[in-house]
Amino acid sequence: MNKHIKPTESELEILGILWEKGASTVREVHEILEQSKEAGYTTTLKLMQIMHEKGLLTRDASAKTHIYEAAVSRENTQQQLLNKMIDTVYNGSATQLVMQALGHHRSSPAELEQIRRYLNEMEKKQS
Amino acid sequence: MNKHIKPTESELEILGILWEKGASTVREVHEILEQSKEAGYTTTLKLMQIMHEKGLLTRDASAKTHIYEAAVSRENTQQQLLNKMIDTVYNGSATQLVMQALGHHRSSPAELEQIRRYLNEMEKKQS
DNA sequence: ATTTGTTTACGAAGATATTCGTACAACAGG
DNA sequence: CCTGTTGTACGAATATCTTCGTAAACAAAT
Repeated sequence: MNKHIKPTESELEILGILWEKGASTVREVHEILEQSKEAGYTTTLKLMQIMHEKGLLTRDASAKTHIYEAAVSRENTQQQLLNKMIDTVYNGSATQLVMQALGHHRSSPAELEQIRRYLNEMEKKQS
Repeated sequence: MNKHIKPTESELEILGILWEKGASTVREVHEILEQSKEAGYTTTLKLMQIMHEKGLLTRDASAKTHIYEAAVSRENTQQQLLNKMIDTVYNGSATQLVMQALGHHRSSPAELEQIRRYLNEMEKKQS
């Protein structure tokens, strides 16, 4: 539906915050953003206004202080970016990506077990 | 070393082609690029010249027709992009990314087996 | 009421990425 | 030699992203 909108780098950072926190004001987002980045308040504001225009965010403007919320789901966005990455950088091989991800990010035994269960399920479905 | 150079979207497409084909002329790259994209020849040329300036490509200019080659490895670039993606889009969870990649890209039983073996190895190493 | 602080709106400057027109050099075929 | 083809170099136009200054609206405090 709305999937062909490609968030920029900065927009992704803001989306990430909103996915975590849920609906928030510009100030709230900005304060979190500030911890990892140097930026003025109006910069964050402008960014979020543009994201609203693009349809990446919804907002409630009924009060003076507007409340913004992500209009695209984390899942869809993840999937979209993942697909493109597998395509252009991993030459279409999801398996390659999976193994590289496992290789460089220490996963806990519980997580490994979770993945293993997932693999079993997938195999069952395929047969 | 040279990892902090972030290829743009278009640059990644060209890198992808060079990783696959190995050293190539602008025309060769352009012809492949054309199949999936609308672009003039000089556009591709300019892009590759800029990539050369940035250090993303090396080139052999001894003959009239220059030969370009990727100067950054596929592995490093993959890793770099993967890390950023896990960080900003998957909130730090490689496991999440792995499961989503497995879920949406039909993998062959052989590939699943390959991943399972990989998991076993990882578990051994951790203990 | 005036001041002060918070917020949105607007617009423009700066940075970066993308696209392509034009010029010029090398070369091959007639 | 002339001409058409293929290639590089250069520069500029366009688009997109990022940043922020300034103004106006509004509310709370003095």
